[in-house]
Amino acid sequence: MNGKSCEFCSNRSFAANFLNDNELKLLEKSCVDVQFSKGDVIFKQNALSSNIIYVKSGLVKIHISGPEREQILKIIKGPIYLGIPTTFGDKINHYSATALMETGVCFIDLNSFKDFIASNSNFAYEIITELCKNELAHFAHCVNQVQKQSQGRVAEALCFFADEIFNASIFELPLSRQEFGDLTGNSRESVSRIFTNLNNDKVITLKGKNIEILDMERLRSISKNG
DNA sequence: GCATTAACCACAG
DNA sequence: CTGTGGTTAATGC
Repeated sequence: MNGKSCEFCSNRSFAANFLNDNELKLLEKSCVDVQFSKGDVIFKQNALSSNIIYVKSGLVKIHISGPEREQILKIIKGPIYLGIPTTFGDKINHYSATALMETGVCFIDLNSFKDFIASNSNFAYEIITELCKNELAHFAHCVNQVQKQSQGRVAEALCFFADEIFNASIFELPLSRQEFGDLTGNSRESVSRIFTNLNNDKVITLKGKNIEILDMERLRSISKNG
């Protein structure tokens, strides 16, 4: 957990389980452990990228400043790899990552990571599998984003937080209205309005950033059809 | 035309 | 930072 114990790290990646003792020791040597607070930038778009990032715990938003406005690509929850495409794909980062809460991150030296891929096929296989799943999820998300109308996108995002992030129907949104708009491709005003509508329709209860989903069925149907 | 959707603006807590 | 109301442009009956 503190940079010296990849071997015993309980948040270790599934792929890292295939590393042998020797490789784990190498990983420890080429890995730096950093703690981030809410709002801290983990890495920035257009900056040089030279590390593989592994989120051990916490919540991170991945975002791009687009031609018109800010766009949140996705929200991810540790433990998970982050920034493999931006590190392997180009010299510079194509997106930024910002912590949404207290978040533990490992910075892994790119060359060591490449060595593992070259020498350990099980490790490589797991990494490729994860990247492929990622792309498939992106395809689905992309179609949804483009073809759904605004309340459908908002409902989808609420379901996402309930199902994937918090595993609960009551949670506190880790985003401002503006950020929620950036995530769902809406203006902040539209997000406000849709939230109050859902509140009035008794689909959710809304108190500031605290959300309780009252009617999951209804929310899913809005997400699917709206 | 008329209704709906959603962005933009302005202003108020 | 949020919520609300008015306005406007695009799209679809």
